[in-house]
Amino acid sequence: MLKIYNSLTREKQDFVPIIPGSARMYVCGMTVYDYCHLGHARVLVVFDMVQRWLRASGLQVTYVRNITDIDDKIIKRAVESKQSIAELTARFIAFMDEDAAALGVEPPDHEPRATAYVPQMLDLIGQLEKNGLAYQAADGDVNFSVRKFAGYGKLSGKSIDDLRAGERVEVDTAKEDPLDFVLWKHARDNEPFWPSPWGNGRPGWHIECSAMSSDLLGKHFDIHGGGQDLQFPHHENEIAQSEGAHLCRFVNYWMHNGFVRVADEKMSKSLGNFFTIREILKNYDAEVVRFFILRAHYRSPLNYSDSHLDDARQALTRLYTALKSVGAADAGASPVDWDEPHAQRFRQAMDDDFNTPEACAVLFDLAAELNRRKSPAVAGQLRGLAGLLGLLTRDPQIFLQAAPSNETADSVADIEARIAERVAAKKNKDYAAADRIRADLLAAGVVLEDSSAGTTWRRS
RNA sequence: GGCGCGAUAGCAAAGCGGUUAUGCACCGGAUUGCAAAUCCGUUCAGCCCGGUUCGACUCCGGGUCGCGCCUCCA
Repeated sequence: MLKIYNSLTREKQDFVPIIPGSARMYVCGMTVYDYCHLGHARVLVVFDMVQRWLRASGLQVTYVRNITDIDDKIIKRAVESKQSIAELTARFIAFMDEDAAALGVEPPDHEPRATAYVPQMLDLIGQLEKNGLAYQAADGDVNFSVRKFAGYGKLSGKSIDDLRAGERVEVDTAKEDPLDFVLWKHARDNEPFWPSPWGNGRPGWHIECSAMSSDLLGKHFDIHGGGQDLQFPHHENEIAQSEGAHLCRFVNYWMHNGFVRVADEKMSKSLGNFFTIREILKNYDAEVVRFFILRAHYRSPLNYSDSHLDDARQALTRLYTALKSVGAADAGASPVDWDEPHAQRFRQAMDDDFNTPEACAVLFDLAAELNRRKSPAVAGQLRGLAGLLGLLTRDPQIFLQAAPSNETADSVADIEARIAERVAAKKNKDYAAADRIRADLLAAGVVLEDSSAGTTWRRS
């Protein structure tokens, strides 16, 4: 039975879907005003893995990952770069799609954009006003009355009286309470706006997720995910809005993935210590990055550095090498034999709050067995289980010989010509010449492997 | 100040109250013309102090250190 760590209760719980046999999941995606960085990659990959495992478990999954395409930063960036908001967001959505595809992230079932849900947001705000939880302030903003919502803080474990609103940021004096947050911002000069019963304006930060999730998944659904930094205030506010408007429970299981860190500090936009996905993909194969993310547990911090990525690449090379050794070139999906012990261990690991590090360990044990027995059945298990994580989906040869995109690596034809030369030298027992060629290629990042079947090569 | 998380071998990272995690790196052996890959084997752990227990890396208490949230952030 699948167990999920629920941020709301701070414990692992059996996953019991609201509708038996199905799972509805909403994940907070990107705000599209810049390239995605590794932190975003982690969210994409982690919840892709979750979604895959839910499906592999036989559940009918509806996976929604939203796009926030209107907010302060987008407006600011559009002005700075002298382009329209639509142009800006379209560009970065396209970049995000490319990055996600490279990382082996399957497209979600729905990818709603905030700007397409303004009417639903206004409905929600109207409902909140009707329920006495929202009010329009003197400046025209519509705010949520945090103190009127019982249970505010239950997700983040905060008590209203302990929150120090305004300690680090100037308090909006139009609010009745400093902790209140904006549902609808009144229109300002040179900013996009929509008409509403409260005057022209645009949505506050949190309302879009409440609107999109209930529209696509219903008022009450199974799983809501996102980065740990969204737990407060974003998700806390989503709960307040959704439950305050619908007067029923919002989400059963809250999942939060840990941060990516650089030198033991959170990777973030504000600290400026982030690496974009496309920057990293210049030096590393996308599958290496995916593996790097998945070999750590999703709730643990993940330290980023080149040497960690190098390490991940070596490890993934071992897996692909094992596959190559049995000539398992066929990259087609392999059905998993779930009665087999490795598969059982794998399932047990994944069912335990998506323990991908343990699941990866199973993969390595399978690789060792494959190297020993050269059995196609073992290769099938390895390929099949890894495939559930979105790994080992390619022909080993392609992975092992792939050149990093930013390097002017020797062409395959050149390498093979040199190998032919060396084979000839070896035939003449001219080992000095053969070794020289091998050393030259090694210096160029190409490792040769001789076997009774001939010489093969891979990039180091 | 409030709340939360973590501390495992050289590095990364899991499970587990007693029995090999796993990967990278390292060392010895097999294999190889020599390598590489692979196999076999060895070495290397559990922040500190108490407690519970026949037995604790694993449970409990107290420290220390690190990180995060309380502001936009995935």
